[in-house]
Amino acid sequence: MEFQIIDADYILLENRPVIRLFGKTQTGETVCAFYENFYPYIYANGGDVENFLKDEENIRKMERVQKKLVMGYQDPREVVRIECQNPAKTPELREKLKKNGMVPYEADVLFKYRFMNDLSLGGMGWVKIDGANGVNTNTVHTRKKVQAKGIKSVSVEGNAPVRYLALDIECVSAEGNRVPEASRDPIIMISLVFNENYKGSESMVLSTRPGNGTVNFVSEAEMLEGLIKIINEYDPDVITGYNINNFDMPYILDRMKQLGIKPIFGRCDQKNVFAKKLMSRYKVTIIGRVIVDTFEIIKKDFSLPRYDLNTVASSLLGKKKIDVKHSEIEKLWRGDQKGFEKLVEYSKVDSELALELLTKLNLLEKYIALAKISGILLQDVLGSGETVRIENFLLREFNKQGYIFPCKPDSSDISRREGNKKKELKGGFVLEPVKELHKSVAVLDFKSMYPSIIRTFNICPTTLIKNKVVDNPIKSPSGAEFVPADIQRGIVPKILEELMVAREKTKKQMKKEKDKIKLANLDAKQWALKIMANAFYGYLGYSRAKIYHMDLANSVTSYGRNIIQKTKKIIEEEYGYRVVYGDTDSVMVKIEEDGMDKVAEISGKISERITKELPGIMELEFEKVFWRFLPLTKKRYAAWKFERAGEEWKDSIETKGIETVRRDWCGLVSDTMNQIIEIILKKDDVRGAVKYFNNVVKDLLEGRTDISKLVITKTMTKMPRSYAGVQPHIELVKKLQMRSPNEAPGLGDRIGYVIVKGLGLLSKRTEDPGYVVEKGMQIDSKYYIENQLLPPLERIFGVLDVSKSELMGNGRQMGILDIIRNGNGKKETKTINEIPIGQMTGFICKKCEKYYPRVPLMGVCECGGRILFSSSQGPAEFALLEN
DNA sequence: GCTACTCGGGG
DNA sequence: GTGTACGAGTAGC
Repeated sequence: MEFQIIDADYILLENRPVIRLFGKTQTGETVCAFYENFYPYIYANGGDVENFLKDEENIRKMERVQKKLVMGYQDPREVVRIECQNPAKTPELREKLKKNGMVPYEADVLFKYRFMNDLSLGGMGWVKIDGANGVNTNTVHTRKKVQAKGIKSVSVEGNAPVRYLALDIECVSAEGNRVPEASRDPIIMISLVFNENYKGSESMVLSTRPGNGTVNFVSEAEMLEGLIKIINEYDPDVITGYNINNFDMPYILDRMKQLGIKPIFGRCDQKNVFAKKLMSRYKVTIIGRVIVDTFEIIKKDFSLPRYDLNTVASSLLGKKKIDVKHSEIEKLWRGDQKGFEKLVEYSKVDSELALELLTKLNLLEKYIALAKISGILLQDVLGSGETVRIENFLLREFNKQGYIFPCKPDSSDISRREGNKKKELKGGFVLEPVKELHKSVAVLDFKSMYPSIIRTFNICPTTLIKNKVVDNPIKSPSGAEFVPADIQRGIVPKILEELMVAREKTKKQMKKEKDKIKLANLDAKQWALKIMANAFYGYLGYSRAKIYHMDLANSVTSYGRNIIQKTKKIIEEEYGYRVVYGDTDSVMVKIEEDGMDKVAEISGKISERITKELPGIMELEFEKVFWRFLPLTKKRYAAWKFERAGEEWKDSIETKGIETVRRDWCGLVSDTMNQIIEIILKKDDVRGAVKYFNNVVKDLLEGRTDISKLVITKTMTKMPRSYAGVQPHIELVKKLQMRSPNEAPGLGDRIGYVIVKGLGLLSKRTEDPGYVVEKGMQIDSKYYIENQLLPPLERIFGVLDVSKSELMGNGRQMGILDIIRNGNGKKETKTINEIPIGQMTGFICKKCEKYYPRVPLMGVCECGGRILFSSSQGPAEFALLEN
């Protein structure tokens, strides 16, 4: 029988471990395979291990074996292989060995992964089982229960059908306007949505208030018992919801605990569903099923301004939530039938959206591909980081080659590593950009630079020369030495080659594939292969990695720096083109030619020629053209980009490090930024951009700006009184509470405000946009200019040598700035018009010399002193403008 | 300019 | 379950 592995664990049966693989067949039948006679084992050396452990009862046997250690080129050595009885007792053994000066190896590998790796099985992988169906157990609930005699992985494309359940709970706080707490506030409603019909329905809403179309319960306890029954009957592979990991599931489990209900809705009755809190995050485990939090995935995979379900659903699905404010839920719950029905619909739609996001956007596909390559279970791909994936993958590959893996570093190792890293690790090479508006710049970059370096120079822990020397070692620019590949090929370079070759092969398959589903599958696979390959460099320099050595990470980056500098030199000296910028693995070359094709052609020739000179598999390639390129500083630029799309060129604006949207900026800033960048880049018209800005300022000063563009939005996360400092949005809430206590925003609501003219603190001058319009209040245009528009736009215009007074429209609105002292202490007078923004560095108080990066809101220092404007030519007085 | 702390989503 | 693992963005030095 063949099935796909969804989950794995082990149980103890008469003190013997039994591995269980949960999965699903191609036809959708659930399976559990039981495997016995596999025992946990670890390795140790560094003392008389055998004698030291001779009386340990958890040990089945010990034998001396020849194994290679991972770190440093060396011959195999003798270590003791210790086979244990109970996996759970391994940590005890590990610590005991450590405490007595011995060194344990592989003593922190989860038992299920030890088993899966040894048998070359992996999460979401397909396996073929030999054995008889009909294991005698009534605690496991799968269609087939097989006593496995043999298990081997088989290569099957695609995935078994997945049965999903989406759920969403509603609860109300006893104390009105507060986030409900599971310790006292009951769950009142649970909505469930099924992708395969359950009892003929696509959805179901459970409620403790009677209603039409809901499944009614007399108490919360009965409703929760009902939930368990439904989940077990429907038997989903995946349980999903929006923020389900950190809200719904922990809440449900907490309520069940209080009501004395056993949380048993996995595929095995012996193990409770549980939520483990680590840091401030929960991790939910349901044996045999996978819990998928749509919110967590979307936050990782999409870049959106906000991640609330409404924003997410409307931008990714074009669908909306039912409009119910959090503070309204209680009213609807206690109100009339119509309101109650609205709440039911609201709850249902939330579940529907969570499920739709998952299935319509195919969110799991990438994670399934990562599971298949790394070998870890889907649940762990979703809930753990890159390290877990890399380490499992490495363990399997190193073991195959006769190496044994070290244990995790302890906290003292980690802090030592982190201390050293700051001093020792040098990163990529970033060229100082030529700060001006460039025309026609070709972007050339190195294909998979770090993986290629690792392969080319055989960089690997197993080839790092420490004690054992070889002839003609490879010496990295940072000084480390490696064994040449013809003497011994490194494991990491070998793995990278396999990953990269597999990716190329997958991409070739994609070209031939017509079937949409298969194509998406292949795309996920090639993506996952790339992600895995790119993660190795970072891993080698990660302080919590089992394989960590500064020499490894530094060798990689030092080669990178060397290669990019050499590339720059060749381009400038042999071709006479100027390299105007470059970062780590890319160079921006100014090739002023008529037309994109010509630039691409020249770039292609240069890349080809340089690639020939480069060692090993290093490859420089033409990537794109920046038809206009405006670098502001290192790591920050805007460009008008042209990329090849078949025969055509596709253009777009690319920005790096320049935020055009930020939570605490109003819409006017984003709009103006985008407009100005576009005018500068696409129309090549700096004057036009200045003019545009002048007009924005003018509109603002003359009150023509649409008020909705001036709204700044923040969330009220605490009750107003519990805020320590003065915060603008909270001050507004206080005002609104005074005006109409019933309609004032509640906890968790988003508050939009504008700043109006007046006296006193900025935060006291916040107002409700509607109120401003109604009362005809005036907007504090100076605030919007100085604190919203200018800071980001100054950075752009500064590079173009546009002075602040030009931006303000001939300086009439600004005061004159008098330089009172130049660099030599001599008095001089200059107006702001003469100082380019690039030379402005900030503001200081004349009296107490406190430094401000920009003008303080009150226009004067906290101490009451006048504010001086400091430029690279010395301080000047900043005269406040009255408007 | 860098490091330390906060808060997100959910009701 | 042989596990202890955010991360972007902003405030504060």
